[in-house]
Amino acid sequence: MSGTFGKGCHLHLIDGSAFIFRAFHALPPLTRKSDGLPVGAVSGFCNMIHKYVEDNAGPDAPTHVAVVFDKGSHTFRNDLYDQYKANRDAMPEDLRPQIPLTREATRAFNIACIEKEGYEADDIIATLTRQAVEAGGRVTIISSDKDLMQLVGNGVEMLDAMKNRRIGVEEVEQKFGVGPDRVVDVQALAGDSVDNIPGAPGIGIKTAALLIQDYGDLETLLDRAEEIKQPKRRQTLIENRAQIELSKKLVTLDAATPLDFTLDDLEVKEPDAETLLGFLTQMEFRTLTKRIADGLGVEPPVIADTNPAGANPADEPAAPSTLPFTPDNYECVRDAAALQAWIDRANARGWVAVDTETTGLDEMRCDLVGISLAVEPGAACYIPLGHRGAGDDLFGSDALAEGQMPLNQALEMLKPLLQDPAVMKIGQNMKYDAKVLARYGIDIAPIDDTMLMSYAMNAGLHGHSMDALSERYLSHDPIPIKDLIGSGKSAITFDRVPIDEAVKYAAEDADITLRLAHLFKPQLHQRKVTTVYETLERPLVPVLAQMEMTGIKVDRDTLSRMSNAFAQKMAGLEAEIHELAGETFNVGSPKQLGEILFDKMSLPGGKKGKTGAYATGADVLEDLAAEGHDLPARVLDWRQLSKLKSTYTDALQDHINPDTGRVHTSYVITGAVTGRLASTDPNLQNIPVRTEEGRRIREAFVAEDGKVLVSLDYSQIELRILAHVAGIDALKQAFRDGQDIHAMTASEMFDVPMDQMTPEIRRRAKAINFGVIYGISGFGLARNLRIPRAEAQGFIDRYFERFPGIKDYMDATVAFAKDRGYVQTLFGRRIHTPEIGAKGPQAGFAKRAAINAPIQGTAADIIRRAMIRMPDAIADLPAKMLLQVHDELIFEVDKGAEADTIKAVRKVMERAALPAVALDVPLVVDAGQGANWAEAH
DNA sequence: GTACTCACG
DNA sequence: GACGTACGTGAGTACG
Repeated sequence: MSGTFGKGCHLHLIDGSAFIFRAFHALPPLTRKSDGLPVGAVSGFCNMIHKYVEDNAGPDAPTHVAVVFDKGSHTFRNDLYDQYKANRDAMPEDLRPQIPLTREATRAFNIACIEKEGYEADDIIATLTRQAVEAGGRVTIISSDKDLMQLVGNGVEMLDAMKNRRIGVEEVEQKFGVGPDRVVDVQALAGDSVDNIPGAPGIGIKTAALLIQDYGDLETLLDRAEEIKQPKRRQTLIENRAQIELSKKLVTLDAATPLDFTLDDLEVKEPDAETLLGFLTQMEFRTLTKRIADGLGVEPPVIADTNPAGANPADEPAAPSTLPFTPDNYECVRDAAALQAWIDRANARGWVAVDTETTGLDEMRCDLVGISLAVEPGAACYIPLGHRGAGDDLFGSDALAEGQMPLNQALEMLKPLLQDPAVMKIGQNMKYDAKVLARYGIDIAPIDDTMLMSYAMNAGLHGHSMDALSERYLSHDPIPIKDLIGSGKSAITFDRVPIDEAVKYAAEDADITLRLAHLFKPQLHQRKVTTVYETLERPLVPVLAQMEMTGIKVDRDTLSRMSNAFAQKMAGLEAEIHELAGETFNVGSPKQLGEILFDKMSLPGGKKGKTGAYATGADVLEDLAAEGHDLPARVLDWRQLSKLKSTYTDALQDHINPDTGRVHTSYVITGAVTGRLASTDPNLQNIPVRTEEGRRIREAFVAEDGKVLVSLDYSQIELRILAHVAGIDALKQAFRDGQDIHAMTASEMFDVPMDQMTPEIRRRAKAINFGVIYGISGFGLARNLRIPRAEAQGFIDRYFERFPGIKDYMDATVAFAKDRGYVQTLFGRRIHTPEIGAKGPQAGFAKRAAINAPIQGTAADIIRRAMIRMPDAIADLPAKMLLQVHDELIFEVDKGAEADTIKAVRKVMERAALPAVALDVPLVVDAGQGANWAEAH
């Protein structure tokens, strides 16, 4: 069979990249026992190659074979179209180090391994296929990628190795409605959301196939587009001609890739037993090594069990280490030699748990006091770096305590480890440590985070603090920080804690974190939240860290002036209120106010809550004010001002960082069960906007000189998601047509033509639309609209009658929650609903929460995806992402770059669901800009 | 520490 | 039939 490739020869081409991704996503994360190197994808890849070899040993065996891989992210298609494959998620951290190993595996099997920088595997496959056909041979392409189907026919067929299905001309015609030679025409029209091929808007494969069947080919179709009968279709083709032609160039494979070998070099060769078994042994694939050794008729090599029991997360899932915690065994690292030993251990392992100790909770202001490391359960150390003297003199000593390495020396030694792409850094709430370390010039990566793993698996079931996780999963109560620093006013900072006490506490934290990671990591896959963790949680950490460190400029003088104005107004109102009451009292005390209103003045409607106090909420006071009572009306005004002053104009000033002049909020990734972020210290997600007076607070949020603030927000994202998940055609169509959705709902419900819509009717429909998202109830709607309950219930009945799909969706969601104990978003995020089976009033709460969670959560997932892609999207622009407010992102941009920034950001936001989810409704993003947040919003 | 109130999406 | 409800948050103040 040796010699020239020609007639009678049969070439097999394996789409290697597809094999890898399949192996990675289909298999649990396996790590090499001796050092923890992730090898799950390599293992799966080897199994697939082995199975392929065995399956193809028969009479129709290939004479020539090659595995072809993609290489490099930039190809000629990116030059044609900068958005090509722009929706692709970044390669998962655990997969990256496995890529070179798959090449090695291919060569170990003695199969030609082909890749070429800047070329996609598909183009190389096309080129080799052309050469083989021209030489008179046959070709089988082992892949199920539809982009390769254009090559089928003429002695070329495809094989879907997973389904063991052959794909010939007939199968291609089934899929595309045209023969292989016209596949590119159909693809050019239909586009592709996965590769981000634009195509013709509104035309899918079905329509595209019809058009090509009618007109023969794409060029003829475009030239004769005027003849198309359907007006919308005709217009689309005429208007998007350039885009369609571009799409065709993108989907057409290049069969002229320059290659520095010939088909003859691809001849099938027997594997060399020593090489292949050597590789498999090195990877520590026990089962496969034995199987292949048996097949080759040689003795299987022995793979030593080099790992202590319990330290491998992959082989022994869900079994927490039973090793007891022994704080006395933790090491205090005091010199370079000791530190180097720990760095070596971390490098050898491939992972290390890291925890930083600091003087405070504000990552932007606190100082680093020490770092702890753990490399296996029970094996942890603490490196004290900034502990001060014992402080036994009255003023506390500021001198560094004895027996500590110089901070700079320790950080210089640790930096390569903490930045090494081959060593996984494990932490609990890594965003905190990443921010602290960033201020010392260390960009920690890659990271795993036990808090985020717990959140991905158990949102809604319990909290995710280290204390809670340790107690629940390790049956161990960590040393409380209070024992070291005290609490309240007398609390000391960590740098004042004696080093030997700090060692026990800090090293234990790293130990716990490592044990939790070993427990959680394999569970992610079992619980089917690996993708959630890897695409929605972990990549958010560096993005949020950067946003928080950037902060937003807040003008102290503006706040201060407003504060004074509010104080004056409040004083005036307070005097009036006391006058009306006939006595002085604390207006800010609901208890005293209730007594004044309902006991002394005997106003109607005094209702006491469970604590025996009168309710004096805004709704109660508004009702009284509406009846003409002045005092409650004044109290409402006073309360608004009081809120604005204390929470915003005063408190915000205290949060201005003296070094940066900016406010640096902190986002809690696990702050809301639905996937939303929470903002704290200060909360910048509840800055007033609904009243004119409150909105002026936003004027204090300003851009630096020469810059502007730009704000982009999703329009009606939750209603759009509802329309999609509940499958309501009328709503979907309304969104596609860009209609006023509340007016449209009103028109449907109250039988009012759109051109006769009144604001009042629209307002009611709007309230109903919001109610639906929240899990509507007659009582809630009645209270919101201030109408009788029966009337509100009538609206709801009418709504469900008109949109029966909504009711079905709600019932199905509640049933799902009851059955499974959780609900999920379109992206697979799970929100647990432990109360769903409860009896009594909680049942109602739980049901509504279950209905709301997938909608709110999907919206949260979408903006997370946009944020994760944002740094790359705006990398070349003078723009920084500053804030997120659930459906809004705020940027600071150099003057002159506003338009470009809005364009780039809007594109990312509008496409954020792709390619994972193709929504039936468009996502629409509104944009604004200005010198301050009030103008930009 | 808990309850109440109110700011946001 | 009664119960008590819009979903998700953070923070300031009063009060025990």
